[in-house]
Amino acid sequence: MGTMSDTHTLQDRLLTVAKQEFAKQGLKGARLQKIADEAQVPKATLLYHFKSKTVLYQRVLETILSAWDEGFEELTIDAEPEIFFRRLIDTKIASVRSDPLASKLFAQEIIQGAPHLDAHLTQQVKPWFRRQINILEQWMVEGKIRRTDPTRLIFLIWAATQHYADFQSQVLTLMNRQEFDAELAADTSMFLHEFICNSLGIIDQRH
Amino acid sequence: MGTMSDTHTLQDRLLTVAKQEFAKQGLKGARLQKIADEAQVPKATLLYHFKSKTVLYQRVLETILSAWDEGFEELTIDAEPEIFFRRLIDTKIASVRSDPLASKLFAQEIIQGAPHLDAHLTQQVKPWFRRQINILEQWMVEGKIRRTDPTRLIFLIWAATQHYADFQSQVLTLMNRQEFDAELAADTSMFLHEFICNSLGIIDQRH
DNA sequence: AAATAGTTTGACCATCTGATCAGTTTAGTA
DNA sequence: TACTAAACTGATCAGATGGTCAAACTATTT
Repeated sequence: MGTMSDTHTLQDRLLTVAKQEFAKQGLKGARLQKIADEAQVPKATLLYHFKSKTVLYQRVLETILSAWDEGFEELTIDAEPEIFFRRLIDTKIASVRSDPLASKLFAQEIIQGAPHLDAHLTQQVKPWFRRQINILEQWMVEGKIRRTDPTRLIFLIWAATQHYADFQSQVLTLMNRQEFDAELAADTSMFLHEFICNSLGIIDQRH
Repeated sequence: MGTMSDTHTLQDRLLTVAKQEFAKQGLKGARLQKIADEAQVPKATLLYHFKSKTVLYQRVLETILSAWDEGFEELTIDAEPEIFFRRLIDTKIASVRSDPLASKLFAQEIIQGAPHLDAHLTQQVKPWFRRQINILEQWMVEGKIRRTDPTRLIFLIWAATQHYADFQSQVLTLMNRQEFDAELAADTSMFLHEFICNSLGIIDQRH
């Protein structure tokens, strides 16, 4: 009887395929027929599981956001600056690499003015953001890192990592690479960590 | 007779309005009717001046790209590192602020795999990119800046500035601001310059 | 003024798109 | 087996969408 949530339900597959389409084409640009085709299912079946295109889109968004919340919510805040930045950057780069489509979809939403993200932005992102800034300010007071604008510092880390997802095709072209492999991810992670630690006057304790 | 290219032709107005729509909705998501309405012109008139939606889109793209090429092509490369970074960042921030829609449209294109940018990417962007990297490598050899990956350094600057255009709505929300005004631009420019110079071991000579 | 070339636009069309629905199949239950 | 509820799907539709066209209009030239 009804929906049994095993490991790979049809709904999961539809959401995965839908994410790909929405990430590439945006809400309006995506076509239900193409999503259905890609999932090898009649369009009517797709619309049986999700009442409308908008509902499908919102479900995809929810899936992405809750996964992110899980990953970033409990980023240890009691560590030393050097550890903190490494964890933050590693987490972000890992997320970007494991699911670049999520980043792309998110980017499209923001570019279009975040019409479906208002609640999440103010209720989840903004508080998380404040917490990170508080930590940074604390460290500046304690003299652990150089004084600078903590808001723009978070933006910089966010942007620099996000870039590798959203602009992946361009990045790979300019770097003469084929794919965003583990080595590329590790190097990028290390570069950013080094760059930031250097700028903030943190001694890199990597061994 | 025919198209006289004065200061404000109808085609210019159509391109401007089209840019707004394409930037927000992407190629597939944009609607010709909406562009025509916004320009207060019948749809047929729009299609008289631009044979098809694709042609209109490509014209918009060309306009943006040629403006960028002009602005970045002749970035003085014989200056000292500190001056170079300041000019690069200032130019980029100014471009982002004066025309965030262009950045957004560009971002959408890249996110979708840059299907209409292949030629420009390899013929314009890549050479420009190589030139910047050569300069940076030269400076590293000369000991003028700390050794690091020049490719990722350019990416970082690109991403950090681009972010303020593409994620403008989010940035303003998180900063509790209303608009991206001159002060915000100047502060951002200064932050980035300081951050990069600090990381590269360049002494900030601002007075 | 007549002729020519370029511009504008309402009406129209073929196709696509999201959505509906009725009928069928499948799975679980008594 | 008989019954029920959920899952599935082909057929179909109403509205939107990109694009066409012929007729009307304007400006320029001879």
